[in-house]
Amino acid sequence: MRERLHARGLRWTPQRRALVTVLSQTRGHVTGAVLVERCREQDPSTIPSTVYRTLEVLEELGIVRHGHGPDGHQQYHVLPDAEHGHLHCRACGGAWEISAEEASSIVAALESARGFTVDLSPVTIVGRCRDCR
Amino acid sequence: MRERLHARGLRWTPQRRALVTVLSQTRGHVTGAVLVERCREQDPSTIPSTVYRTLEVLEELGIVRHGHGPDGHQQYHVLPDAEHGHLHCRACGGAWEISAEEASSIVAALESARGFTVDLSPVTIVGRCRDCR
DNA sequence: GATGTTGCTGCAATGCGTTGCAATAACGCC
DNA sequence: GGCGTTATTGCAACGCATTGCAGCAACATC
Repeated sequence: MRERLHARGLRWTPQRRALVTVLSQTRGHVTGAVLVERCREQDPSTIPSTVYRTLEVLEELGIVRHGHGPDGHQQYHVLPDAEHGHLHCRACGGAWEISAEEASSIVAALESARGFTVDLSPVTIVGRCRDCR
Repeated sequence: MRERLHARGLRWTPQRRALVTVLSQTRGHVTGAVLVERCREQDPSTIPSTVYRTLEVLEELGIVRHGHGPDGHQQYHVLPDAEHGHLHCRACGGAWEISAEEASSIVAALESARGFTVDLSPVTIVGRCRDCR
């Protein structure tokens, strides 16, 4: 981590170390607020804006990705995860992932029809699951 | 409008009338904040929470739909519009719509594979457009 | 180890949106 | 027109996330 930051002329600070530690203990999806809270557990003097700015940096490095959940809040996930999209049921609130292969049809369609390269990870598709219909 | 509200035991108030008026002059997508501001132009005493609560009601009635833009902010659109999804380019910030037919491949795939009914309107797909690649 | 550069942090303020609660006012009914 | 019911409003407080800016400190260099 330190090297990757230095390679870009960025710095390795205690605050960044703390967030990276928290992220390394994290699986799946987390909201920004949860990450802030977990950092606070480690270091109560943690400032939210620092956390969010660090997350921005880490996203540029490809360490995390973020999108928005159906409530519009930030959702981060830590790599390396398989690239995937998200399904969310309006009715029961359930959530699932769509694999890259599963999404390949629309990804390919947009690619050829419009020359648009899909970035799957922030995608959230809302609807109703089988059980709720 | 008044009748549709009454049919559900809801009430037709000046505040709701104002928002409906604003919506009727609106095409395409609007953020919640913009709607609040437009209502304020009509009636400076407009309160944000009232606007958002009214939008919730109107969404239940099927008058508007909302999703979240790539910045996570509310995006409303007024019906009857053709059902459609959204494309957003990370690089240039450009935005386009995907028609229901264009999305039909993934909609159909999720339907048959998982029994998941896609609600296209809040969907935003992020990526890079042809020109920005 | 001291020094200069400049990327980062802390903080305060701002913006969007939501929620709880008491007071208000639509509406149905007489 | 007056009255009771209860959906809605206004308001204040809160939560999540972002931004501007001055001071701090990580790093490279000597």
